[in-house]
Amino acid sequence: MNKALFPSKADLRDDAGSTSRSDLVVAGLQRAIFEHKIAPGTKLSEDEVGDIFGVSRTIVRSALQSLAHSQLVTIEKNRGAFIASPSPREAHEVFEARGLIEPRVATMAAKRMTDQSLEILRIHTEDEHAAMHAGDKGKALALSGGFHLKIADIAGHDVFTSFIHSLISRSSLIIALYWRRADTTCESHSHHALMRAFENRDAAAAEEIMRSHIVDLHSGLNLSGPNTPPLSLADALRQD
Amino acid sequence: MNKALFPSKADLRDDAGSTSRSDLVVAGLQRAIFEHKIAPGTKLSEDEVGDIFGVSRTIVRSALQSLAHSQLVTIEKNRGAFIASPSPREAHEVFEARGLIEPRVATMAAKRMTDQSLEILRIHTEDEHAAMHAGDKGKALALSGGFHLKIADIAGHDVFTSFIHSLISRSSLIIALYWRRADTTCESHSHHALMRAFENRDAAAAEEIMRSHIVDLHSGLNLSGPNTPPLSLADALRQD
DNA sequence: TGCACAAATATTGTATACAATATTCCATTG
DNA sequence: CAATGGAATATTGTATACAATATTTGTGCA
Repeated sequence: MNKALFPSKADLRDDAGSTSRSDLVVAGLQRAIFEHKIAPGTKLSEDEVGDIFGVSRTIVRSALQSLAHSQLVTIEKNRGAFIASPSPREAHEVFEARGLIEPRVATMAAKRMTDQSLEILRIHTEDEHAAMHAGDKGKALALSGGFHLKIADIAGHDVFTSFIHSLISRSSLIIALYWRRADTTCESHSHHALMRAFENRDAAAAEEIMRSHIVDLHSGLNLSGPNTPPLSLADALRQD
Repeated sequence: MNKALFPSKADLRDDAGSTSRSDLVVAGLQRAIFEHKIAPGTKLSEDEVGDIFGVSRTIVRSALQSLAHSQLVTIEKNRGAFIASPSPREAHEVFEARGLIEPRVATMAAKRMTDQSLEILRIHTEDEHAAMHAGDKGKALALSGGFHLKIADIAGHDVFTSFIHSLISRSSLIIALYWRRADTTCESHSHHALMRAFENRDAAAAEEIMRSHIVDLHSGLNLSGPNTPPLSLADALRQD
């Protein structure tokens, strides 16, 4: 119980390359959710998920708890875990929160923008474009969220970044349930407008574009009647 | 694998009274953190915590993961869990985030304020006052955070509320590390000013008071050199 | 048929045993 | 004496067994 007096081997630990097995399961499920391969409400049986990823229930359980904490999964005592299905109200709140936080983060990103960061964003928008042309709706949607995440990373504010991570994850479920338009062209348009603001290091413009972009997204939801696109679990999680 | 067609007993589940054992451990540790009974950096050995709460490592582990997700605890692979000690930068970010979110929430609370909610807040401020007079620094501090949480509850915006929960928890650690003043009278003063704004249903005033209150808190931090007040674990967690 | 109740089954909750890894302690050596 | 290396110890990571609970199935009865 006595304190260590000298720096130990621990001080030079890398920790970077080591991803825990539970994190792999989290990542797999998250990806499936982001790409709309698993529908909200789907039951996630511990055994089933464990079989698919080849890990024990202990790991699955840990992963599910993690996802539950970020509100992507709902755990009901003695009943199990389900992909969350956000209520219309929750959907509204999530976009309201994004509307407050993301514009602020956009200004911070604009102020810190470097040529290298710009290049990362540019490549990202090209990927978005490509996925949309290829007709891969799920991937395009996931990438579209990824754009917002990259902006948060550039802003370099860890607290806001983690909030945005959480909000964007939940947005993915919300869009699966309530998105009314078929097109995502407004997405692409707004993202390009943001790029121009960033190129000019115009923080005020970036803030305003982001604000109206999120209002657009919010108003693209139909919060009266949810869509219902179910799917099989094993297929959705097939590793590739 | 086939869907249930009929509503089952599950639909009328109460779920309200049942608190899981892991949540009890979380609550116990949280409280100790809020009241500054455990110092940042303290090692939380799974066996030790398990013995104190009388539960197996499985439960403790789950609790620690939960706390890690809300950033109150840091888990290092193969090394264990420690009470988090936020960096000066993190401290700055947390209060920046509070400065963005809480004023907005204060306006929402003002708009939804009822006589009953006012009464709850009034009683709370009295408790704060009492704890401060009694010289119970830890308790006073925990209650002071609680005031902000109650406002969030009244605002009724679950997304913001959960963000604020997280930020206030972290603030508790930050204050333990970086608070420079001995007095918390400014706290009490601001809280009373907020009460007056709420009584008048003056949303704009509430927003402005909250904004400047958080700026005050932020500027009350000494982010160059951390304080270091350690303490024994078993004492801190003694149940009462 | 439709309902109520009980047995059977399946799933989650928890404890524990063992494996993997880190930390501590001690002897050896320069 | 300090530094190094390695055994001994302690702690966390994971799988699994069993207990507790929910769900399903099946049977009898009106």
